[in-house]
Amino acid sequence: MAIRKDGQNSFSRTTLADVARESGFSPSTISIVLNEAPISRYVAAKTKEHIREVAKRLDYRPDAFGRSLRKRRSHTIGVMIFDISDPFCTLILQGIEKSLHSTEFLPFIVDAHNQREQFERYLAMLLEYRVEGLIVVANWLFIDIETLSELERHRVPTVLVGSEMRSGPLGSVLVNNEQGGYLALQHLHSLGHRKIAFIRGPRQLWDSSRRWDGVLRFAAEVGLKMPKKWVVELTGSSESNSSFDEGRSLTSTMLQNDAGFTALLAFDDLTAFGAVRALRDFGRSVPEDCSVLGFDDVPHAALFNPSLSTVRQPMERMGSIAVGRILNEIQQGGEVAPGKGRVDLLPPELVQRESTGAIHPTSKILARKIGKI
Amino acid sequence: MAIRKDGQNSFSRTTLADVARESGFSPSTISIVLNEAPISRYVAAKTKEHIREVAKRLDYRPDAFGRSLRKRRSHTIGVMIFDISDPFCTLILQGIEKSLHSTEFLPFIVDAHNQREQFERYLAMLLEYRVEGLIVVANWLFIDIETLSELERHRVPTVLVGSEMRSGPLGSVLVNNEQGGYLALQHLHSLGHRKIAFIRGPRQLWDSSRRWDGVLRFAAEVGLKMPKKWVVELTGSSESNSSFDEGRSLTSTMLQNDAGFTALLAFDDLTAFGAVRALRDFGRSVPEDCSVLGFDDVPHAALFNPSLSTVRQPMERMGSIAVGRILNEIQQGGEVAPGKGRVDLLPPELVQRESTGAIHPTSKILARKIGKI
DNA sequence: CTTTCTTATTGAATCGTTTGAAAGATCATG
DNA sequence: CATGATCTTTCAAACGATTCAATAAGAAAG
Repeated sequence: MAIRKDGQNSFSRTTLADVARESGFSPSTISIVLNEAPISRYVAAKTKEHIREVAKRLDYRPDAFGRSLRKRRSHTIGVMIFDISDPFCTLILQGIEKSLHSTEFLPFIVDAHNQREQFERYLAMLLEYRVEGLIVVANWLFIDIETLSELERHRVPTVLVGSEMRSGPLGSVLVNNEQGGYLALQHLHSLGHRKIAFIRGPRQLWDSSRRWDGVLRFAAEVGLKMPKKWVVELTGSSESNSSFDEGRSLTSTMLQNDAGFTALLAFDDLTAFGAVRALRDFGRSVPEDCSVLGFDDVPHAALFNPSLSTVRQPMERMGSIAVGRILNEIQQGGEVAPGKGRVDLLPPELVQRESTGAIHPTSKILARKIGKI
Repeated sequence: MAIRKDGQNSFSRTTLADVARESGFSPSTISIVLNEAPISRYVAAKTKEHIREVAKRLDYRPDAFGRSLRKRRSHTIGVMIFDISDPFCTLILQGIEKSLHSTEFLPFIVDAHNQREQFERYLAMLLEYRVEGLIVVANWLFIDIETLSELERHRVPTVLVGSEMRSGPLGSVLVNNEQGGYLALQHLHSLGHRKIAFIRGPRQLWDSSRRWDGVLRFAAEVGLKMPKKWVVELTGSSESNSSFDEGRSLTSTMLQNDAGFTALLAFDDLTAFGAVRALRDFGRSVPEDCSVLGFDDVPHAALFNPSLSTVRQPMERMGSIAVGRILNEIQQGGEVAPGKGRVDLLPPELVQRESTGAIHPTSKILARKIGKI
């Protein structure tokens, strides 16, 4: 379309050579000035000014490919998300982005949609783009040892966020699930609940057993009985709202078997939403007739009706810690970093909202009975 | 660390030259074979096989920078998200990713965090990475004409998703807001509601007036009265959950002034969640005492308690249509594409769930009065 | 007047890949 | 046996930037 006065077709963008020609200096000088390289100290102030002016006028933008090729650096960090529609991932992602913002790195985000095939395809692409570090945000861990050892081979500093590998050399950053489970049950217990139903996480998920360990630890400490009829387990399909649906149907089933529990501890917030729905369908209101406690503290937990009490994972912080560790490893220059394979366990935090409340055995049940008479 | 048998430090990855040396053929041949270029037809089958074997053995991966530099193509589409934590954006993003998956393009996703400064910084970076197309997912439009004309200058095919520019040459893909507004009010009206409160979108947002136009059109058709006391407006802060908070407080205020409305039409789902909360705090239950209708159909709308009736935007489809248009423009090769500046308006769909219901003036109000006596 | 130092700028090689042109074979055709 | 035609492979020049080593001019020092 438009032809510039130098006769060049404007579709080919302005290059360093263009600026050189236009300003009368060599490409070397232009590069040195625009990058404020150390030797630019010796470039005459007038020259600098002139070059900058010309560069601006021609709207010069250095080409990332030429630059990265020469410098052998991409200035990007790969971020592999397992499922970007999971609000859990979203917040971690925000933490990552915010921390990366003040650095020279650009996040290269891809979403595996919970599919291994995509995971591998995107991984290959990230490697072709020579990402200097890799953050894997795994809400729901389907990758196994094999895939992981593959990650290891690439000699790209890698950190796993939100999930832990049982073994292996990969570092990870996640919440202390054991402690979270402990806190959760402690909360319900402290409100007076003794008949508690549980929806455990899926068996395949390593984190879910850690969480359950915490629950068991507290139960043992106070001698709480946990009848089998009130302990159920998610299957762990990777579909989007499956934990809501499963939470709902599992709760429904439990209610039909023996509705005598006064509190329910769900594996995560979505499961808890499902449980609340089932309870309501059954005619029981939350928290008056049954308390419900979630896990994660996704953004909508506070907006829910009733707002959901939950155990918060410090998701943004997890993201920024992951970035910190990656940056560290990069600076080590590929040497065996000191903290490699380390696991950062962050403390969870109990957030009490409306969905849990103290049990009022006398007053409430009495009031009911009277009402019925 | 590990030293390969060819004596090279394994930190420098295998390059085309490595494969050439190892296989005994020239780099040209390697490139031709691995890319299955047209001339590879003439390469002996045995050679091909051998080269492929060696490439695999050395775990050769073509360097994206070298390649893109030479081919002058990046094979990436920039995706600028205004706020990735907004579930509205998330779904559009999924649509984009899914459509891009079957193509040769990789999405390069960045999140502007609703800040103009970030928007511009990331835009510059995307341009340095020579994205071949740009999709801007704008849930909440803060960019003005100036920034937009800047977009135009770069000669990168660009499509705006989820928002419309009042003017300007940029194409966009979005829901038919006018029709959505019409459908929304029609729904409430058909349920028998005549006293309806409205929470309009922020004034700065062009889309929100389109939506309001639709509301007014229906109101005019049926002669509905819309007293000023029941029409309020969001201010449009760009903070994360602000529309929930605003929805809540605005509803609260209306309830205190005159609680006589039997239905409420919210600008979007989050606002609706806030309204439900305010109504409940005021002692009114949804939908029995007041119906609430949202807009968007974010993923959590179905999980909410009560599940939210809303006007759905086909977000995934919006994403994939945007991709289709970008791909088209790219194929046109930078020529003035035929559909440039075109606006695709997609039909909204009313989703009835639990938060809206028919009005029962006699039965219900009567029942109350009797109860009180 | 030569030597050394500082200031100011540039030449040329390089990163890893692709690709049009060309070169060497092999083989049939007139 | 020259002349193409058909295979098979390679040469060498890009792409756009960075950077080391080199050049050149002037000033200061001996």
